[in-house]
Amino acid sequence: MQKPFEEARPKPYHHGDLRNALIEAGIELLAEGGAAALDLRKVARRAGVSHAAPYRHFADKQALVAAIDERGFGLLAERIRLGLEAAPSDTAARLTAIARAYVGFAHDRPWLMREMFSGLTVERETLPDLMAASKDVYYQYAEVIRAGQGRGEIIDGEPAALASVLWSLLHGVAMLTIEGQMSPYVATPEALDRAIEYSIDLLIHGLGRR
Amino acid sequence: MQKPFEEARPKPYHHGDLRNALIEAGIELLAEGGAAALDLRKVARRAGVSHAAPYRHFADKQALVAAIDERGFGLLAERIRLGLEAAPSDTAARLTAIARAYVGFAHDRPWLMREMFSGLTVERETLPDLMAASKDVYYQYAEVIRAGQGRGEIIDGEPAALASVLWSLLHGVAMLTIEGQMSPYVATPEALDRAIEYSIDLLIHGLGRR
DNA sequence: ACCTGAACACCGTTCAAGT
DNA sequence: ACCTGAACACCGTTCAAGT
Repeated sequence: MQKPFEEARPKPYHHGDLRNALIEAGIELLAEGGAAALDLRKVARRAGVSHAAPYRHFADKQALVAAIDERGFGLLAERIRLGLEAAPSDTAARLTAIARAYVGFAHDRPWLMREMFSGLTVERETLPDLMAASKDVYYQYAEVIRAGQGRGEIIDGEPAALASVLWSLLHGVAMLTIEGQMSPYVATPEALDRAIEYSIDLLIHGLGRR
Repeated sequence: MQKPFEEARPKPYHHGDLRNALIEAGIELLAEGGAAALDLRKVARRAGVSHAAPYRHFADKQALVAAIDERGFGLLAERIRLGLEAAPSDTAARLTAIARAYVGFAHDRPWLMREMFSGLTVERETLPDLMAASKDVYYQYAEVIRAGQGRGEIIDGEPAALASVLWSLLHGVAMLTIEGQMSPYVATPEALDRAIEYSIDLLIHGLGRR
């Protein structure tokens, strides 16, 4: 008992990046069982440490959740970026690409999406990293709007204001469809995609008869 | 100790409508402290019963939450109904009235709003009352769209599909503004109201230049 | 029929102690 | 510096028992 056998690499308490491992375990648990399954003791167990270890890296559960949300915004921004890279340069196509990326992300990771937009209001000001991650998403809409104005395809107006309305529509489509509030328009992936295209088309051309 | 004093009206275990009292207590706790404060034992305490009493009226916490959500949809539908009653008959004004009611409700009761749209997906099919309450809200949009088509103010198309897009926009504006994701457009009530009008105007006339 | 009190399992958090 | 194990307060749920 004096010395452990050499074969069982004593591993220095952990693989060196427990913080990251905890975030990933949290995202997994969220995906598997929803917000109720995101408990700190289970996260720790999955990361292979004791239930008290996370407190070395996060002040409390809320801080871990904020880090998970930040990761989520990063993944979302990346997905939108990839979608835009593959899209043609006309504004309608670019807006549709953003919409597909946004709504697709919500459908792939509904619990993460809910968590990202759910009740961090109060603390948000005190979480600069989280704010920055969410702004990165927003800037991409604004940039497409600005470019569209440059091409004469989008009406005049402050790009940031127009982008906010776009974001609102995307967000509404994403959340209402994952909550099942918009059936039967989203019964299949094809129907969902048609609903996305329809929404963007309507946003561009307007509900009003002219 | 044999007999309690007569003065402390023994009250028949409860005022006869514990179910309702629990729902109201839950809504209060939600408003005061968010989802984390909505705990069953506190709800029971506030309603003046033991922590086990709620189980006479609700199978579990989830069932109480569903009842709270249902009440929420009822309040929202009522607010929209009142808004529409007071609005003039042109479609733009009616859509704006709906938007003010919807977003105003979210700002008055942000935690209730979050709860209403958050993760009941799985069980939703098994909660017919909740489904019905949410449909009542939706029907009001569809009806305004239908009437607008009758007046020649709204483009052709399935009213239900058009209403879904309207709902998405409203929902996005409501949720993103209560999460503080759309500052500085919502720093004051006046700014919020301008943002609501702007959004509806954009939905009617479209982002596209013509 | 409706409610209470004790009991159980489980979670967030803390802290003294280990390496 | 980083992690463990015991401990505490608190919550959801159950159940035998009371009226």
